[in-house]
Amino acid sequence: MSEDGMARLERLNSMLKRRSIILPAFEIHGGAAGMYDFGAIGGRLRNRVNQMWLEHWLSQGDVVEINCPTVTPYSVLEASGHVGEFSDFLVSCSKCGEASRADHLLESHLPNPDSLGKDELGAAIVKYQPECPSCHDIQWGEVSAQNLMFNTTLGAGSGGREAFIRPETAQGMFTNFQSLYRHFRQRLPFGAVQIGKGYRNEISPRQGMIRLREFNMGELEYFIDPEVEPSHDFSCWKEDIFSMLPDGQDAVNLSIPDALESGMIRHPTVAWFMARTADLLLKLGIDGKRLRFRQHESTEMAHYASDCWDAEIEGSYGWVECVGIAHRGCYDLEAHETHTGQRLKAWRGWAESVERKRTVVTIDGATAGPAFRSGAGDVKQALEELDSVPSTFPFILKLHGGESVEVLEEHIKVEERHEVINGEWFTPHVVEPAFGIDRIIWHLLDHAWTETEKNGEPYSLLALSPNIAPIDVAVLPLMEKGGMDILAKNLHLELCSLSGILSNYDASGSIGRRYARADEIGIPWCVTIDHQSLDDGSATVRNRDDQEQVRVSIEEIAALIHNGGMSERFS
RNA sequence: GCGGGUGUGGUGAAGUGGUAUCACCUGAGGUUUCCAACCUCAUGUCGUGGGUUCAAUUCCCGCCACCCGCACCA
Repeated sequence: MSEDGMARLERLNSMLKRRSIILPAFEIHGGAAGMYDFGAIGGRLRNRVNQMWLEHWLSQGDVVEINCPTVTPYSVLEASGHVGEFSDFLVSCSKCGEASRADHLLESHLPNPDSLGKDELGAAIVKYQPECPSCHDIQWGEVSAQNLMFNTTLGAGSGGREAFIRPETAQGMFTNFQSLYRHFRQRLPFGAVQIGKGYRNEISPRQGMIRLREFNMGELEYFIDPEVEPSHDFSCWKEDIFSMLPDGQDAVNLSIPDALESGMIRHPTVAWFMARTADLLLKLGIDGKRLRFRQHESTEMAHYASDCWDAEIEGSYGWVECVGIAHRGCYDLEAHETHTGQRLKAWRGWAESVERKRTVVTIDGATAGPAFRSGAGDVKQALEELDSVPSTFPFILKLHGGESVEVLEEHIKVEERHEVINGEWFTPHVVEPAFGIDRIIWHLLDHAWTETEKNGEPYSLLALSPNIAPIDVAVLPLMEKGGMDILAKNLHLELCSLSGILSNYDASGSIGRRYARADEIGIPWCVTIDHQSLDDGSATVRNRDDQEQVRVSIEEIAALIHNGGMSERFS
C-alpha cells in the first residue's frame, strides 16, 4: 500500500470510529482482535445492506429464506468436511498439560497421520504411545479438534456433545434439503438463502474488516438438475462489460453472456448468479470500475467444484474477494447422505415409463434362511444384483460387506420379474454464491468516502447510495426559535413515523456545520426550515452530492422521501 | 505463531519521575445563522496488570490492541 493510501486509510478509520459507524469491539476491556462493532450509524447500515441482499435474492421467486443455529453438532461439520479441513487435532499430556498436535506425535510411526480422523488418531496414540515432547511422559488425554473453528459443547458435563460454532451458514441449507424439497413441491430448481454470523478462529486477523473472527455472511444454495439445460434469460446483460480473469490468465473485458458463450464460464447457472451478483453489488453502491470476476485455477479449486468465480472488489487493501460463486456439484448433499443414511435426492420423472422384464436370482427363503440366518438379507441383496444366473453350484458370492459366502443350488430360486420404471432418484447439483457481508460493507464505505476541499478546507462526505444510507434525511431549523423549531420537529417526527425512513433532527451549530455533519455520515437529503417556511410552508431541500438546493412544499416532503421521488425535483 | 513499529480526552497531536497541554469535535448560551464564521462557558484523557520508587503517564517486565513484513487462510 502506498504512503498516501495508508494515510487515507487512517483518516477513514478515524472517521468511522468518531462517527460511530465501525469501531473496535469491547474496546473498554482492551479490545478483541478480529472483531468489530457496528455503531449508532453502522448498525443501521449493516441492517439495510442485509435487507437489500435478502430482497434481491427473494425477488427471484424461487428462493426462500431460512435461519439455522450457529452452534452446530460435530457430525454435521465432519460430514461437510470442515473438521478435516479447518482443524488440527490436539491432544494434551496428562502429566504436564502441554498440548501437541496428534498427527505430529505420530509422524515417526505412521506414513501420513494428517489424513487420519479423530478416532483413528486416538487409537493410534494408544497403540504407539508417543512421548510428550516437553516432559517425555506417555500419558495422553482425549484427542480434540482445535483451531480454525470455535469449539463448544452441547449440554453440560462429561455427557456434553461436541459441537462447533459454524464456520459458514451453508450447511443449514443442506441439512434442510428434504424440507425445502417438499416446500417447493418436489420441483427443481429452487434455492434457499441464509444471512447471519459465521465464526473462524483465525490465527491472525488482519486488515481491519477483511479478515474477522466473527463475521456476517450471506449464502445462497441453488439446487439444480444436472441433466436439465438451465433456462436463464441473459438478454438484459448483453451490454454490461466486466473485467474477467479466466483460470489464472490476464484480464479480458467481456459481457457475462459472451463469457458463457465462449466457454470461459462453464455453466449457465454460474453465469446467471455472476450477473445477478454484479447487479446487486452495483445497486448497493460498489463502483463498477473496481469490480472484477476472477476464476479459480484448477489447482486452487476444491476437488469437488467444477467452476468457481470470485467477485473481487478493489479498495484500500487491493483486490479483495468479497463473493465466491461455486458450482459444487453433488458434493454436499452426498456427503450428508453418506454420513446420515438419509436420502437427500430429488426424483426425476421420465417422459415415458420403461417396462422391463428381467430374470432375477433371489434366495429361497425356506432353505437360505436356516443356512445364512441373520446374513440372509445380505445374500438376497447380492444375489438380486447379479447380472446373470450362475451356471455352476456351489459358487462363491461376494457380499456388500466384503465377505464371501458359499451358495448352493437349493438356496436360490429364479424369478421372472416385470418392472415398470417411471423415473429415477438423483442427487441435485448445487450452485453456491457466498457473500462476505462485512467485506462488502467495508468497500461500500471505502468507495463512498470522498475527500475534497471546500473554501480551501479539507471536506469529506460519504456518497452512499440512498438505498443503504443509514439516515435518509436531516431536518434542520435555520434557527431554533420563532416557530421554525416547531415546524422542523413536526416534520422530523412525521418522517420518522414512516416505515423504513429515519430522520435526524439537528439544531446545533451554524447551518454549514450541520450540512457538513450530515454529509460526513452520508445523509442524502437535508431539509432546512427557514423564515420563508413560516410564510409559505416551503423548505429548502439540499442534495448531498452536488449541494444543489430546491424549494419544496413541506407537505410533500415526507412522501418524496418515502417513495424515492426527491431526486426528480432536482433535474 | 515469528520479527519490526505504535498505544496520551471522541479525533489528531505536544510533554513530563511530583497525576498533563493544544487544536478540532461535542454540549449550553449569545448572534434574523443557507454550506465546519464569531464570542462566553462547560464536559472529557496517559491501553492494561505487575515491579522499582516516598512518588510512575514517564523507567523495567508481562498481557491486550492496532499498523507493517513473514507464515497461515474461504
